[in-house]
Amino acid sequence: MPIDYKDTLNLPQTGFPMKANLNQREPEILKLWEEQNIYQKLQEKNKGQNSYILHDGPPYANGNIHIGHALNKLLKDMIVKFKSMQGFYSPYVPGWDCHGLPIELQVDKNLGDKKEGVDILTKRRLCREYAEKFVGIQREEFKRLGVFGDWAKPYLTMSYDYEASIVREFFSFVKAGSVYKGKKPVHWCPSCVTALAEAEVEYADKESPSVFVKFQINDEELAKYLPALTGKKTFIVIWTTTPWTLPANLALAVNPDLIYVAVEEEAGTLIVAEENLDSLKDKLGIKGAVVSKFEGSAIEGMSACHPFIDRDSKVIIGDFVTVGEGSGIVHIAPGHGEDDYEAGLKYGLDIYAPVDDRGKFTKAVPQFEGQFVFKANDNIIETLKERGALLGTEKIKHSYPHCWRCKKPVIFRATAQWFISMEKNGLRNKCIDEIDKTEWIPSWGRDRIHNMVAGRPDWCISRQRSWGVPITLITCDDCGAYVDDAALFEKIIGLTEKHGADIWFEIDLKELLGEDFKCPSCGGVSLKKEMDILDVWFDSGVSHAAVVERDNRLTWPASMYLEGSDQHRGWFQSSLLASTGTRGTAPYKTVLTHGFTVDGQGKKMSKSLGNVIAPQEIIKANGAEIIRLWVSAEDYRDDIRLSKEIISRLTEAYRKIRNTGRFLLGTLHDFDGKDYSKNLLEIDMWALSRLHGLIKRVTSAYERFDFHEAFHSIYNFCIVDMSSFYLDILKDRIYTFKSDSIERRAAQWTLYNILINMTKLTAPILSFTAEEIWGYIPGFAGKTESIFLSEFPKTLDAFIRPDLEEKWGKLIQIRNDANKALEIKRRDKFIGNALEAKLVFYASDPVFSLLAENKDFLPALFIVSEIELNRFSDKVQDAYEGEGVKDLFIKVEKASGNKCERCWNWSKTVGDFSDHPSICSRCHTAIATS
RNA sequence: GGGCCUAUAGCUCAGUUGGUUAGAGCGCACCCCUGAUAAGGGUGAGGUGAUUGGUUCGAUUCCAAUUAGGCCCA
Repeated sequence: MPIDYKDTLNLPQTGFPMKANLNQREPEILKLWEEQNIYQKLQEKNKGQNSYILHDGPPYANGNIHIGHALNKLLKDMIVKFKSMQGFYSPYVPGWDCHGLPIELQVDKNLGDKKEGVDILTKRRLCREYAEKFVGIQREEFKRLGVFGDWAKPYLTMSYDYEASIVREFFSFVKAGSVYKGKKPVHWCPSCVTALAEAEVEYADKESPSVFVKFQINDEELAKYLPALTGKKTFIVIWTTTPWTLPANLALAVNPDLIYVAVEEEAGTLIVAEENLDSLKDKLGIKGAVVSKFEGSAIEGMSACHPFIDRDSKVIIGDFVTVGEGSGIVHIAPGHGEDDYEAGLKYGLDIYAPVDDRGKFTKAVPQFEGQFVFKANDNIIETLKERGALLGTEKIKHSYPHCWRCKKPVIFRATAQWFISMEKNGLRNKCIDEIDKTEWIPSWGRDRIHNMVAGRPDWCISRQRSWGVPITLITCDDCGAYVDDAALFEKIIGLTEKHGADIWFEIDLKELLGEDFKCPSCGGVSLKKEMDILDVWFDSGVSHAAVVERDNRLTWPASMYLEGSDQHRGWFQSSLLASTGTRGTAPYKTVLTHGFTVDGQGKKMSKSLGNVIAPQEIIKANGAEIIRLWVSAEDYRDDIRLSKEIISRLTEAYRKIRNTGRFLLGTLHDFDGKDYSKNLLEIDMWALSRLHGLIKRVTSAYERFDFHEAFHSIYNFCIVDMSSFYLDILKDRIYTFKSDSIERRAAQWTLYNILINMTKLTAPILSFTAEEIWGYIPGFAGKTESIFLSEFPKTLDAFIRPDLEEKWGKLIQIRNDANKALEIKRRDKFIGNALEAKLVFYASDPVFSLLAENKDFLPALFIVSEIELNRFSDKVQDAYEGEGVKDLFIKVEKASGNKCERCWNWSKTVGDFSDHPSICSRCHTAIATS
């Protein structure tokens, strides 16, 4: 019976499966991590070392996680894992943002009609339960991604101690004198008698009266600002679709860069924007001649007379003024509009809104007192007509905000709100200083937040809602002052710590203040608890205090905050204000931002476009590992794309990396684990040089948080250096040499080093697979139970050999040309497998000597059976001319001798051995002595 | 409309302190192998460097505008 020489080879053997089956395997690895407490052990191991605190920005506890959540958490996870493997103490305490409107709305929706009968404490309980439920759901989803963290002890903004921290931080602002009560217009539903958030407003078509109104300018003002018009009866023309806001008019806004004209009419001279003149001629029947032209900026500061109230309206500058439908001049009522409000603040105007909770005019406007604003429209128009101030009126249909609940039109109305001042205690400037002391990645983040902080108004912290931490102030009905008493504040903080913020709604005022309490400011006896709740941005903004500072797992300030770029307005900013306002410095040293997930075309993901890809979908079809790979592969500074094609590319990349690992494992099944570093061939040293170059590059990439560079480097190393070169060449040595030959052991030692280091390098990214491979790597002294408890690879400079890399770089170039020559002959059907070939080189120096010096290794390098080396001058006609290497011709001939049945090389020695007539001398030695 | 940002092969990314034919890997096509085998190897075809101007001897690289897209505002 003929010998099957295959049995005498050392082929790869491993139980490590080629097919990952990630959706099934990942949960097993998660279980392993959990059961063996790997995260806790990692913390124990690094305790006392330098720390790196990545403070988690709390996602909102509502709904399942989407791909943006996954992106964010995985970036954090890669940093935490990398830092931890490097030996930093880097605990990760995840958190959730639990208060706020969206949850309250959802609870309202669930309650349906029963909502009206529910008291605030019941509603708050339902909100708490709702948030708890989604914290649970999201926690499992985050864990499923392989994110390491203290999942059993996260922070929740609704926990009692956190709520107490919110109150404490709030009082800290109060004590500094930064909190004041002011007015600000909000959406107000006069029918439901409540403020509405933007999310509670629905836009629908509504018919409104539109009016053109004249504001007269007296001669004195004309002489000052528009002398050309002195002596003429002159009016500024405005247009509005809310005549009822005219009683609150305090100013008239012009665009400084627009051209305005004065048109002389019989009834007087009218000022309008030049661009609007033509349309106004039609609408208002204007026919007069233009008698003057000027830029808007020319009349800033001029006064005009209110048409039916004895009051002046100042002309102010507003960049928001556009040509549009009206006259190019906008009537400003700071208490009834957003732009109006901002302009009012800028010019120091009263935020005036003489309208009550039910939408009726107050006694401040005696003419219309008690009239509902929408009904008052007609009377106001009538009044305008009587005063001769009405230029024209018509009905128009436009999109107008309506209450989502009662579906009735809402109004914009200034109400009392609490603010934190940006100027008091120099908060704005301090924040700007702190921004410059913080490292922003990418660097443009600094400009972005800088501009926002420089231009933002005071922080409006009150919300007319139920679910959140109340503004725990007690105010006097008579003088409006709040009770400023440190002992009282401490008492409230203590109560909150014990009972949660609910206590504010339960406790009796007398219990807080004692009997017979009088207002310290005015002696008044009528006091009340504030019932507004704090903006949720205040909640999360104080996490630096509630968590980073107070949680003994962490240390203040945080090393890093890492969130999407929308958080320059959100959490980065609220945290900066909350920390700088109370501690004087920013709560973070570095802020890293990432872009948003968009589809394959760069469009945002939305349900209506149908281009949403959910992480749960990818996990099911491909595994969480593919999401991890995606996060690492893309450059997160810009928006990052996700599409079916991208997933499929990444799945292929994953398979390549996995298979490379599998092959390496296979070659090591019989490795004895001894040190063969003294027995390496030059190509092994080259491979190790490449490995340590890789370690250097990848480490530096991780340190700069350039994960895509780490991924691409590792991936290319797998393909270019390993799979298609080193491993391909090594097969002959691994398979056919005597199993314990020194050359084979040297190769195994090299592969062992490569495998261990490469696996560690990928661990922060491909955590599941790295752990899986780790489990299959033959044991060695100091092998830890989890890869994450092992040390991150260090670059050993002794292994980096630029001289070898240069030399082998040249050999690789020659190899590329040899491959081209072989390919031509393969197409001609002259050869199939390259081992059938003999390469005849014609070269001049330095290529000739390079080849000559390494002649024995060349068949292995080119994976052919035979080599012949000739001087360039002897080159023959039918040789292939090298493209990459100068003065090199390569001729492909049939290898001499016969094919060895064992190693498949062709050799003249096949047939020399009577006991094994079908194998070559090399193989004969290998099996004879084994 | 304002602030910040992006635009290099089908995909993911390099690169050029402005200088000859713009790179890599994947994918694709074709070929080889069947001892990494739902693997492995080889060769090849793919780019008006978003568009239009400007600066310059010379621009993918600098500037401006435009277009498309993203985040945050209005």
